[in-house]
Amino acid sequence: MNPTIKDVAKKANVSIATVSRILNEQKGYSAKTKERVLEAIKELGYQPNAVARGLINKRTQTIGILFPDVSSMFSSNILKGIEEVAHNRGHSIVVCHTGESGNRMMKYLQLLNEKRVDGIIFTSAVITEEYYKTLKEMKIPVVLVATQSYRFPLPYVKVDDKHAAYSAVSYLIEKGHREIGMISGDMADEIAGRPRVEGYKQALEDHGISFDEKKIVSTPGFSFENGSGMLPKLLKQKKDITAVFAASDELAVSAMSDAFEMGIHVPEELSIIGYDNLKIAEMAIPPLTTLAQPLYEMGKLSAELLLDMLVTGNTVESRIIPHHIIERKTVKKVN
Amino acid sequence: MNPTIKDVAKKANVSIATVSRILNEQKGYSAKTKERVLEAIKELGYQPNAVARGLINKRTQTIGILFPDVSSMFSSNILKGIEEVAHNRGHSIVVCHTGESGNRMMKYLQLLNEKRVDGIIFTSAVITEEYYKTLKEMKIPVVLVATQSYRFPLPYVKVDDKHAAYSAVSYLIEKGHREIGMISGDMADEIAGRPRVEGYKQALEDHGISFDEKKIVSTPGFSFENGSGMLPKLLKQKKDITAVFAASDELAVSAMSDAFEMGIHVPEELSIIGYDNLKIAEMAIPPLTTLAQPLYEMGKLSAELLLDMLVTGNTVESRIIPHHIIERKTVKKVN
DNA sequence: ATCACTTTAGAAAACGTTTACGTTACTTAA
DNA sequence: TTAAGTAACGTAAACGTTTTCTAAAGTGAT
Repeated sequence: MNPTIKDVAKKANVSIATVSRILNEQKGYSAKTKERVLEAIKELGYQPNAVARGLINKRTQTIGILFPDVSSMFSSNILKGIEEVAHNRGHSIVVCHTGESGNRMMKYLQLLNEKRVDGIIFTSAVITEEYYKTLKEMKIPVVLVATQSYRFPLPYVKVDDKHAAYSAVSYLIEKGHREIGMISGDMADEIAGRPRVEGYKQALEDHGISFDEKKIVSTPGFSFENGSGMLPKLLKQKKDITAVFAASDELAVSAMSDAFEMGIHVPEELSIIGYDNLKIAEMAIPPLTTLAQPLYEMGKLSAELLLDMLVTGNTVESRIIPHHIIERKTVKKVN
Repeated sequence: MNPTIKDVAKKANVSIATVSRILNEQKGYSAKTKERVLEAIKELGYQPNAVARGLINKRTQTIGILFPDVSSMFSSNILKGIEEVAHNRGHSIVVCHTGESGNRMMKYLQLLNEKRVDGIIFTSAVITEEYYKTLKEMKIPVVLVATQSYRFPLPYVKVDDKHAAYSAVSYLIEKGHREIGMISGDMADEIAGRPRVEGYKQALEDHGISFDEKKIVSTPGFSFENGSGMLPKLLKQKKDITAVFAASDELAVSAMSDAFEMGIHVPEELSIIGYDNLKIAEMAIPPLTTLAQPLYEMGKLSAELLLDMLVTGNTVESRIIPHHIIERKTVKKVN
């Protein structure tokens, strides 16, 4: 078995209280005893039992993270950011894959409660009444990242989707495009769907371009698969389009693939701008111009906020993260 | 505070032992008391404290996972597989990002030990003497995934890299190619580097094609960035190459980007085959033919094995996972 | 030498469970 | 009825820490 604090106490001829004090850098011991104890610790290869600590301290130094899909490039960047600061500040993270539909959500929430995690980070999914209720009962800090809740007062870290979409479309307009289509993702999605089309519409309007239902095509989700066949559909609805704004990089790449199949050259014949700035954006051929959400930084910040709430006990302000456009090679200037 | 087992015992007028028995579905109570207790549990919203359980049971129902880079598409697929089975079998996972160079490895190993995880899964990194020693001291099951150790007897789950590379190159040869180049990744890497070039050489040899140093170019790693500029270099060394085998999908896509820049059409003028079958392989333009490692399944299997070791207490056999080629559009038949 | 502090240290309770052991009450067979 | 066996439950120890409380020993100052 692993040596316990008792073993080192015995070996160093002190009480366990003293060992504990030394371990926690409190005071109440002389320099010599400290040395003796440290020696005993080293000799035994003693490592404190975090479980026992957790029991008495009511702190597990662990935070739970919920992702609809752990394996997406989107999630994994956020994850990396969270991991980075959490571990730097002495916390581990347990990750839960809730599934796109969130069907495993409640099960995981319970699990995290039983494990007595110190806080929870919630990614890109909408908070239902039920989730909120159990979150509330757990009485631990929660922060949302890449999502927000209109109904419940939970701090979040995200970009302003409407504004970001507005920027992307304005960029296209500045490049001389007037006939701009959109591949929108799920328009019923209140977080990533509707706001982006609103931004699109607003940009059009503010630049004196009239909106046309036919210039927009929506998909059930934001993945590459979801985007397949959408460009042809869009182009059939409205053939004079010169540029398209895709609501995600995966949708954009999907459109690029379709364009390739159709013999349409990007950007010579059609400009495309994406949204997210995932790794595939750089890797696309040609490299995809896109609206960057700084996912890694958002992950870091959300963890910072959560840990701040943990130490201060206070709640914290939400953060709107600045977005920006990464110019690569899929948007051409026209006149 | 959260209600404890004592609270429910009091409320149901039984001892905590009885509550515990009911909770754990042991026997030693009547149907009526069970009902009373269950009611009390519901009313109080009681949820057992997993850390107290962990202390007494010496089992935390948690496993630790070490990744060089959590955010890579490679890791995240494995992660998803592990998560899936671990949670289905009642375990949570804590993920650790050790950094490419493994500099945080020892810190994390200690952490996982202090947290008393029940087992560890180790991904794509080589096991040093030091790692092995501390792993050994922890006395918990370990399984390697997408890597293996020549020096230490640790069970692993991976494809046979040499054989897989052999298959990929043979495929190219079957398609009529004779002048086949390779972008190899790090040739000093004993796991993912050298075996793949050995497979490449062997395939050439077995098909009566002589090997030429100039047909191979190596990179410090397997990422997109690492691959940049490698195709031009390769083509300068040996201009008559008609096909290239890239040691990873990212390297392959990198080559495709370079080819695009150089005005070389894939696959008409140059065939490319990748390795891994990441999401980008489907998303590439044109879609990348590649040698698939079933990462998700490998993740699942590794978790299965680990949990089996946990329940049986026995060690387990390593598994070589079958690989196969996914034919897409980057390899052309020549004659 | 005495007094008043301060520092060093130990004993024991507490955290929320599981479980070995003991006790009581209930069956069943004779 | 009684003895023996079993089912239903309770008591208390244990898991490995932290922390409160208390006691002993040092340290100056007088």
